[in-house]
Amino acid sequence: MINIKENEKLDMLNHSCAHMLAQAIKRLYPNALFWVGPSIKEGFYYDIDLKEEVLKEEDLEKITKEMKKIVKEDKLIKKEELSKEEALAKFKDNPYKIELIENLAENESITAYTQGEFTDLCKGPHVKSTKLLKHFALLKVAGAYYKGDSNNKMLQRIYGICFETEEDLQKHLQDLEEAKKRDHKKLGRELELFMISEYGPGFPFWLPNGMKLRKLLEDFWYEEHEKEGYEFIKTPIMLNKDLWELSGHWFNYKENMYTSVIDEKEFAIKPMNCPGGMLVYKNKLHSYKDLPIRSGELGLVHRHEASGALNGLFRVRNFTQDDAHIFMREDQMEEEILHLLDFIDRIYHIFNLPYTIELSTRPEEKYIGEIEVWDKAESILQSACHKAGKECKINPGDGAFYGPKLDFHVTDSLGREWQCGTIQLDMNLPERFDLTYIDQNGEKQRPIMLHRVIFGSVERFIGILIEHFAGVFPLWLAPIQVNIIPVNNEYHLEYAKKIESLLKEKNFRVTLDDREEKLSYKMRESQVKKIPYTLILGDKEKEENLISFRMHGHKETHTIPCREFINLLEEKTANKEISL
RNA sequence: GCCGGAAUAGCUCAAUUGGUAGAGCAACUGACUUGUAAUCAGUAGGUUGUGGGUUCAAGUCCUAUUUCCGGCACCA
Repeated sequence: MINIKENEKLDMLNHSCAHMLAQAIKRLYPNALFWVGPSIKEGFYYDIDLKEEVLKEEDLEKITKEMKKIVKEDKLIKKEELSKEEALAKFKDNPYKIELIENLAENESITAYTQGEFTDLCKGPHVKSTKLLKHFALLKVAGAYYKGDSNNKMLQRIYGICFETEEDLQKHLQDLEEAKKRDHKKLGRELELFMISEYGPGFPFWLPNGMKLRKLLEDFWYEEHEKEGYEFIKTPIMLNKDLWELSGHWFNYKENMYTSVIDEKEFAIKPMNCPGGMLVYKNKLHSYKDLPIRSGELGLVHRHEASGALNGLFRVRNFTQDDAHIFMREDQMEEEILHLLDFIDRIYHIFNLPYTIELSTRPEEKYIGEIEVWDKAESILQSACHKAGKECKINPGDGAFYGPKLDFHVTDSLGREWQCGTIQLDMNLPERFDLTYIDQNGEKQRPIMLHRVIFGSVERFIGILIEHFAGVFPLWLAPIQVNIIPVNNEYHLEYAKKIESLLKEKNFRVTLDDREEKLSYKMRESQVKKIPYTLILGDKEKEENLISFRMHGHKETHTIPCREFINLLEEKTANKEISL
C-alpha cells in the first residue's frame, strides 16, 4: 500500500479530494456542517455533522456520483487570505469552523479555498482544479468523536482515497481485496487454527492446528531466550488486591481488571505480569555479580477491553505476553538495551518483518515517579537506539504510567504496520517493591528494571503471521508440513506409509491421505489447506525409491530421491526459511 | 463504551410487495479404482442468534438483547 505521507503530491491530491467530498455532501445535504477533512496516511476523510440525517454505506454511491460531476465541472480551486473578522463572517453558519478560527494563534494567517459555490477554511495547499481529482474512491462511512474525545458527541466520517492515475487506484483497491482474503479471522476458521465463541467474547479457543502453530512459536521463543541468557518463570494468574495496590495497577488500571473474592478477600486477575515478577525477584537476595537477571515469562494476562475494541486475535481479553523482566545495575543499562535491540532485530528478521522504532515519553497526567527520573530513562533509551544505528521517532506522552518505552512497529507483507515489541524502562516499580541487590561493598542498592516483549502478545502475533503469510506458513511453523497422496491405495499405500513413517521418524508433521478419492480431488484439498509440501507417490516413485512433490502455490512437480527430500526439509527447517 | 451495518444448515449464500425456508460445498451411504485444484447418485442436516410484540399468517415489520463486522475512543 502506498504511504501518501511520503508523497507530498498525493497528500495534496487527497486533501483536495476531501474538499470535493465536502462540496458534494453540501449539495446533497444542504444542512451538513463540516468539521475537518485532512489527508491521512492512507487517503483522506471528512468529519461531518449531518444533523438528523444518517449516512449509510449505500449513500456513498450517490455521493461518488456527485463528486464525479464536480470533477467534470473542472472547478478551479482558489486561495484567499482572510482577516479574522472576515473569516468569522464567512463561516458564521458553521459553529465548528468558528471554533477553529477562534482557536488560531493571533499571528497565524487565515486562508480559505473556494471551488465553485463551495468554500472551506483551510491551510492548503491544494491542486489547481477539481478535474485533477478524477481517480478517487469512497471507502467507508464511520463514526468519529468530535475532536477525537470520547466525551464529545459523534460526527459522521467518510473515508476515501485519491490517486494520480487510475492504475494506482485500481492497485490500491486490489490490495484491499487481498487483505480481505488474508483476514486472519477467515483463515483461522478455514485452516482450523482458532475459534471464538459468543460465550466468551474476546477469549479465543485454540483448535488442534492452531495449537501446533502456537506451540512451535512458543518453543522457538524459549529456545531463543535460552540462548540469550534468560531464565524462565510462571507466575499466578490471580493475586491479592494488596499486591495491585502496591504496584500501582489498582490506582491506574483498575477499570481494565477482572476481580473476584476469595475467602472474603479481594483478588484481581493479572492484567500484566510485572508484579508477580517482582515477587520472584524478591524471593531471594541478589549479588551485583548475578546481574543482569533476565527473567522470561509467557504470561497469560486478562484485560477487560471495551467490547467495541475486540477484533479476532488482534484484540482479545486474554492473551499471552512474551514477557521478560530484566534487573540490572545502572552501569549495565546501555549494554543491556543494545543487546536487546540486537535480539529483537534477529527475531523479526526470521519472520521477514521489517520494523521501525518509536520512543514514547512520559504521559501528561497518569504517571508515577519523579520527572527527573523519567527524563533520564528517556534519554538512555534514545541514545541506545542511536548507538545501535536505529532511527527512533519520538511519540510524546505515550509512555506507560510506570516508564518510557521503545515501541517496535513491524511492517507486514501488505505494508501494514503493527505494534509488537516494546522495551519499557521502569525506574518506578523497583522503588515501590523495594528491590535491592548487594553491591561489592556489601551495601544494598536499587536495581534498574526493564520490561520487554518481542511478539507483544502471542495471540496477536499469530494473527499478524496468518495475514503476513496469507496462511501459508514457513515450513518450520506449518501445523502440517507434508501431505502424502498415494496414486492408488491398492498398489501404493504401502510405499506411502513407509515414506510417512520415515518422515515421522525425523519429526516432521505429516498426514497421509488414504481416502478412496481421485488424486486431483485430494490435491485440491491439500492446496486449499495450504500445506507446504504435497507428495504424490505412484509406480514410478515406488520402483526407484523416489518421491514426487509439489509445493503450495506452485504448479510443477519435482521428483527426487527420498533421502534428498529429507535433506531439503531438514535444511529449510533448520534455517527457518520462509520460502517453501 | 460510542456511531453505522449484519446475523438463515458446519461453511458460502438464496428466499417477489409478510403467504409451505432452498442451493452449492462439507458430512454420511453407495457406486466408480482413478498420476497433480472438485467423479456420479442418494441420505441426513434448520424453533431463521435470543426474548417479547404486531398480524389470519413473520426469515421478512416493531421492540429489547447478545454476538460479529467497519470505524472512533482505548490498546499488546
